Amino acid sequence: MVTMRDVAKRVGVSVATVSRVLNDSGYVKEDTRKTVLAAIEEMNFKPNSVARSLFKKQSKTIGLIVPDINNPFFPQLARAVEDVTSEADFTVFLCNSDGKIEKEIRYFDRLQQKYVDGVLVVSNTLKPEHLSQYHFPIIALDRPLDSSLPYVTCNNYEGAQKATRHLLECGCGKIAHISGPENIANARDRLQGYKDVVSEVGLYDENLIIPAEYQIESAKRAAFKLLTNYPDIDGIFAGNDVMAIGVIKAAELLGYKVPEQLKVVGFDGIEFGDIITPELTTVSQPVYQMGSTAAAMLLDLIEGKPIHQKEITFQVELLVKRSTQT
Amino acid sequence: MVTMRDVAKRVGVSVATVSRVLNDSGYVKEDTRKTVLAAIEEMNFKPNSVARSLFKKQSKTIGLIVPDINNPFFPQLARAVEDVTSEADFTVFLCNSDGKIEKEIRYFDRLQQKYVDGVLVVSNTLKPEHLSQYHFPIIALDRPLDSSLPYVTCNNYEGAQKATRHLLECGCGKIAHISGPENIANARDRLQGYKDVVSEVGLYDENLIIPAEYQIESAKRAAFKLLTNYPDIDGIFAGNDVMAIGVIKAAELLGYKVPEQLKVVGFDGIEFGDIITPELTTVSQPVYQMGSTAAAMLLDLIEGKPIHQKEITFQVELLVKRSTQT
DNA sequence: TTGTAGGCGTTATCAT
DNA sequence: ATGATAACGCCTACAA
Repeated sequence: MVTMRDVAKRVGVSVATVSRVLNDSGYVKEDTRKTVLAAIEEMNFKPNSVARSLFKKQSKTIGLIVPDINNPFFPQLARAVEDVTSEADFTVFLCNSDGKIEKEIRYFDRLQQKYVDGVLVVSNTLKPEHLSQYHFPIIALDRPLDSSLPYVTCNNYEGAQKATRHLLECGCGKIAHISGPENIANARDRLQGYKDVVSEVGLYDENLIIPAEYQIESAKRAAFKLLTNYPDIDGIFAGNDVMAIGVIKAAELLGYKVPEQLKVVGFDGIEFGDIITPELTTVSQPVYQMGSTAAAMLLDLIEGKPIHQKEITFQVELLVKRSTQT
Repeated sequence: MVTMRDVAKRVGVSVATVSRVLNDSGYVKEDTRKTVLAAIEEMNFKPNSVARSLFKKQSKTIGLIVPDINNPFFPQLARAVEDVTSEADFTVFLCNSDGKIEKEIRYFDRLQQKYVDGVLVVSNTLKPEHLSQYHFPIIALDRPLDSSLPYVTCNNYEGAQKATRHLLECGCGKIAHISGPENIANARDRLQGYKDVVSEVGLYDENLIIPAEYQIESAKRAAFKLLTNYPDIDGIFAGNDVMAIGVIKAAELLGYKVPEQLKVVGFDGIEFGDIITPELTTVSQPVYQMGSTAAAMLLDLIEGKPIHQKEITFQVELLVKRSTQT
């Protein structure tokens, strides 16, 4: 591994000079600049970022903590984050927390020890008191953590309203909701959006709400239960797309025709909503944009730039597909 | 940020002693050990891994380079890699190369500058001459790069044979193949597996092979073309699941009943093969296992342990679902 | 314009 | 059993 020392020796200058041309700081005679540059090229010298980090106390590195990169939605987010930060010559540490706070904290500690310049985190449980000890900017992604922490999310409440209203407009008279885990803020917001709309039109019935995990099987079971107990349900708003898929599967097994007898709406806008038959009507989030915005914001924070807005909420969009169109 | 120095001062010992208890190396009197530990706890001291890296020339960090974390398959791989390495107290840099060699090289350079201890890479194009300058172990994942480089992959050739034979056994007499990009080794192997089997039974016809990208739309177009030109095709082996989904979509649009009139087999075993109707028969790879094995292998290499096997090829499994069952 | 030297926080060697 | 001290590779006062 060739170091600045080697380059300096080769050219016959001091390391300080090499450092200067590297960072073009301070005065360097054009001549020596050229020779040094030539030598760097020739020797294929690459500055050692670890040494640099040690000195500068920053590493051109950020952490991205998600519950599980396996779940659709997070890969897109990760890709956006990596695209933006990579452009700025940053590298991304990927961390899977499984939504467990101990893991989240373990990662935060590790990341701090590695001098990350900032962290993007998707979490439900982290509180400011956990975070106060970390001396780098942190932005919450997808799920707001605390009013003191900048965050990027989308309008889950309105999205849920749009979904529910859409079912109403499609003529549904008995609309059920399969809600996500209640410890997840977006699930609560979506639930509330649903409740408010059905209440408005006098269709609220708490028996039509069943909680499930954000997973196919779990939603399938929930839908089974719902449709068995209330066979006249004609619309289901599922808390996310994965669950909506579960609903369609369950409906199929029970002999319901979607959308003729039962209309289904999801939430998220994952790519695979289109592969199910019928294609899934859903409330789509601008996932990539959320990721890239959060990343850009983090970079600003890292560079000490003033931040325009601490809280960013993206609007969502109802994508009407076959699962609600008769 | 509290350092060893602070701890040492607090306890009234030298940094050397603190370092010793930290790494429990060398002799330390039990008493002082306890006091130091207590101080560490109390002051919430965490050793600075950057400084440590600088000295040790290794960072407890690895790089994972994939074409695009967005494509199904890679998140699972990433998760496996992260699980295994995280357990060993390593952190993972996530890099998206888009399969472009310039990006791959840029990442390699960056990673080397950061003293990563090793790299796992999914690439088609990288050659040993690109890699020779890097002084850390490298393992190719999913796609073998070169005989000189350890790799972990699966038996694509046999998998393709299984898929094709299965179609034969289902009674198909005219079996087409939509192949993946020919610069990707696994696509070539799958194609060859298909060719060999249809040739064996005298059904080989080069017109029944159409190349496409590993994407839904691309495969949809290819399937359209195939089915339009040869309406009597009764079986299609798609180069991967995503393409198989495209095929089913196309068939649906053209009014083919799958599996009654047309049977479809995919490759990969991605989770979403089950959400399409009919559920997709596929050749499933042990993705998680491939990732965790490669990661474990890399860790061994990093620790200088002897490696049992430089080349690991996992067996694949035919999962028969509805898309081939009448 | 350039060089010297001290320090970033650890670890490891050598004394004591 | 413990303490100085010199690295690790880079950056930045401060001198020259």
